[in-house]
Formats: sequence, structure tokens, C-alpha cells
Amino acid sequence: MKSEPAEFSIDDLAARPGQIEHWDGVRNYQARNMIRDQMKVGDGLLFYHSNCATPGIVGQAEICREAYPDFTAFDPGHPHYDAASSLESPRWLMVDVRFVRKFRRTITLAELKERPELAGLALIRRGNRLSVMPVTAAQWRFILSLE
DNA sequence: GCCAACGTTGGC
DNA sequence: GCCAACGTTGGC
Repeated sequence: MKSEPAEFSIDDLAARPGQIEHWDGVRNYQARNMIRDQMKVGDGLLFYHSNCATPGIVGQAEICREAYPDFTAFDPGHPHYDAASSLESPRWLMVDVRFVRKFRRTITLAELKERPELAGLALIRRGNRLSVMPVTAAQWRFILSLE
């Protein structure tokens, strides 16, 4: 799962009460469907810092609440407001995530790209800008071994 | 700041 | 349904 560290970093997550935060702001249908259909309590996730000096994977968290309406879409004053989403028929969903650990170092995007074992990783496939992407068990293990 | 690679919008 | 215009993402 991607986040711009200037907006919300892994350190921000670690500093939250209970080290839990709702993952709001996903406004892409493909990403929403993954949130809705695939994320289960206890699933691990890799926390990726995007749009920053050193983009890369910085740590690990886990899903602690399954999909529910993204309430930031209901607030006209919120940057993620969407008039087409309502309490009765919510268009956008989010999960809650819990901090697990921060890596000793950032596993950089450049490094991920040069590893043949990760050639199929959704994150590095051309043009993939989704904020939420799947990781296979083998990719997961390999990425953790890089730390 | 540039620009590729998207996704969305809306006229037709 | 097509597609041009536009907006966004995000690496570099």
C-alpha cells in the first residue's frame, strides 16, 4: 500500500494511538475492489513511500479491520470528498491497518527493479500507479529477505 | 519542472 | 460506444 510520507508516513502510523489508522482516500475502482474483496483481518501489507526523495518499501503493517465505507467521501470540506458517494450507497471503502514494524532500511524502488525475482511485482510493472497492489507469497518472502 | 501512463469526463 | 480533452500519479 502506497502513501506519500509528507501526507502519512510509516512513522505517523507508528505514532497513532494503538498504532492503528484508517486507510482513507482510495479513489480508484480497481484498488477499491481489492480492498473490498481481498483484504482480510490479519493479512500483512508492505508500506511503500511514494512521491518522495527515496521511494521504496519502508516497513510492514497488517489489516485489522475489513472494508467499510470511507467516510471522508461524505464530507464536503474534505479533500477526498465525492458527491457521488453517500451513506446509503457508499462508493468508496477503506480498511484499518496496524503497524507491525519499520524496516532497518528502505528497500528502494531502484533496488526492487533490479531484482529478477521481482520481475512480476505489480508495483514495478510499467505504468502501474495503483495505490493498492497485490504481493504474492514468494514476492513477500523475497522482499523481507532483502532487509 | 518534465513527462509518461494512466483514469475520468462528456460531447457526439 | 467512441474518443479527445483533461486531470492525476509519481518517478526522475
